[in-house]
Amino acid sequence: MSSPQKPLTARERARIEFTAEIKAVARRQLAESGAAALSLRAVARELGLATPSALYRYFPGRDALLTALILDAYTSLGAAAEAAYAALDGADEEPVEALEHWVGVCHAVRDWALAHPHEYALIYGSPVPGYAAPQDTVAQATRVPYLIGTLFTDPPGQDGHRPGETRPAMPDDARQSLAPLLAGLPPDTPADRVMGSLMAWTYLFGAISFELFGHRSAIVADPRAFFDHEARRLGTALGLAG
Amino acid sequence: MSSPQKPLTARERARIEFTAEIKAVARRQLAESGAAALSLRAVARELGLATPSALYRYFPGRDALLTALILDAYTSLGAAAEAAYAALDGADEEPVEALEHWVGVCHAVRDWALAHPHEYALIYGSPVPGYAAPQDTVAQATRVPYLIGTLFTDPPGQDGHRPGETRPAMPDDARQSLAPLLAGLPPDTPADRVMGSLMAWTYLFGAISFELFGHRSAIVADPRAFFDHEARRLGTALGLAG
DNA sequence: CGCAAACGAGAACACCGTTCTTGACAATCT
DNA sequence: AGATTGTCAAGAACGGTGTTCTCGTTTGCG
Repeated sequence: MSSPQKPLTARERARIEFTAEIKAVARRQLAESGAAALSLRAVARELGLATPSALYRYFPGRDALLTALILDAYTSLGAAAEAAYAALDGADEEPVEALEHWVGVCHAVRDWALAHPHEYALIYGSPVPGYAAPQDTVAQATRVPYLIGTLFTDPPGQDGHRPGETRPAMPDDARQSLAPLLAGLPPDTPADRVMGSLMAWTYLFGAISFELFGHRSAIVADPRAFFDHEARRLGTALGLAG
Repeated sequence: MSSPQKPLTARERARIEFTAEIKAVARRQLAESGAAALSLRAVARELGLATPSALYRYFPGRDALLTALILDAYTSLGAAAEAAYAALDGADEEPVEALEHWVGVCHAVRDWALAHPHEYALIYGSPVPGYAAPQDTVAQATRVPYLIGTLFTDPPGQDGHRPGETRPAMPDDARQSLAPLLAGLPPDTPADRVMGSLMAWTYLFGAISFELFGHRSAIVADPRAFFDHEARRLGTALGLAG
C-alpha cells in the first residue's frame, strides 16, 4: 500500500519511532487506569519530556491520541479473532464444524477483552467524545463482524442446510432495513443468514460487555463456562447446528 | 418502608427539595452533553450558587452525584419496561402471546434508551470510576432482567411447552455456573429457561448498545424495523414461539 | 435565650488540555 | 561551506476542573 521509497532520513525514523513510543506509554496508562485517567501531562512526564506541549508535534490533541489507540485496539482484536479462526481451520484434517469455529472465535474475542479490558471499553463502551469514527477505523472495526459473516454464510458442508430445515422468514421491511449491507455482498447471499451473523455479532459483544462491565457478577459463578454454553446455544439457535 | 414521622422542619424540606433540584440540573446537563461534560461548577452556576463547594453539603463529590443519576436512570428504565408489560398484559381480553410480551418490552427499553441516550450510556456503557455498584442500585437494576425472566419462565398457556419440542440440553458446568441465580428462584425452575431469559436480556442490551453507540449506522437503514425483526427472531429462537 | 449544627461564600491547591512564543538543532539548498 | 528553512523541546500562560479548608451567617432545638 504505502512506503514506495525506502530511504528515511534520521529525523523521520526518529519521528515514527517516538510516535510509537508515545502510543506505547499511553496504552500502558490506559490499561492501568482507564481512558478517563489518560493525561497528556502524565504521558509527557513518563517520556521524560519537561512539558506536554511537545506532544502536540505528534498528535493534534488528546482525542487524536485516543483515536490512535482505538485504531490499534481494533487491529489487535481483529488479528486475534482471525488467528483463532485460522488455527481452528488449519489444524485438523477433518473440516471442523461451523459451530466449533463460531465458539472458537467467541472465546478468542472474549480472551482478548479480558486481557485488555480498558481497550475493549474504549472501542465497545460508550463513545467518549462525540462518537465520530474516522474512516480509518472502520476497516479494522469490520474485521470481526466480517469473519462472523463468513462463518454464517459460507456453507460448512456442500450446502450446510438440511433439506427439511425451516429457514426463518424475513419480512420485507426487515430485509430492506439491511439493504446497505446486502448491496456490498454477493447477490445470492441469503438475507436470513446475514441476519443471523449480525445477531451473532450483536450477542457476542453484548455478552462480553455484560461480563466485563459487571452486570453479571452477582449472577454467574463461572463466567467462562457460562460464556461457552451461551455461545453454543446461540450458535445452534441461529442455524449453525451440525 | 420509610418516613415514619411526617413533621419535617423547614430546613429538611428545603434540603431534600434542593437535592432534587441539583439532580434535575445535573440530569439536564447530562442529557445535553454527556457524563464527561458534567461539571460541578457548571451545576453550581446554573443553580445560582456562587461557588461549587456548596454542593458538597448535598453530595460528597462528583462521583456521588453521578451515582445518584445512575440510580434514577435504572428506576426510570425499570418503570418504563414494567409499564409496557402491564399495558400489553391488561389491554386485550385474550391472553397475549409471550413472544408479543417480549417484543413489547424490547421496544419499550429501546424507546427509553433512544429518549435518554446519555443516561443509557451511563448505566450500560463503560463504567467510569471504578465500576463499583452500590447496593441501592441493584434493586432497580434487576427490574428489567427480572421482568424478562418471568416472561421466559412463566408458561404462557397452561404449560407453554409443546410435547414434541426439544428442550436445549444444559451441561453440568453450565448449570452450575448460574447456581447463584438458581438459588434464589423456585426450585422447580427449569435451568434452560433461566438460561434463555439471561440470553434474551444479554441480547436486548447488546442490540441497543450497538445501535446507540454507532456500530450499526453504516449497516442498517431502518433501525426500528431491524430491531423489531431481531427481537422476534431471537425470542422464537430462544423458545418463546407460539 | 444560647448553643450547636447546617449553610453558602470564598480562597486556595493541584491538576488538566491547549495555545503561543522562544531558542537550539538538523536538513536542505545555493 | 554558508545561509536558510523547518522541526524540535521548552517554557509560560490561560481557562477550566474537582476538592479541601476556613470563614461568618443563619437556622433549629433545648
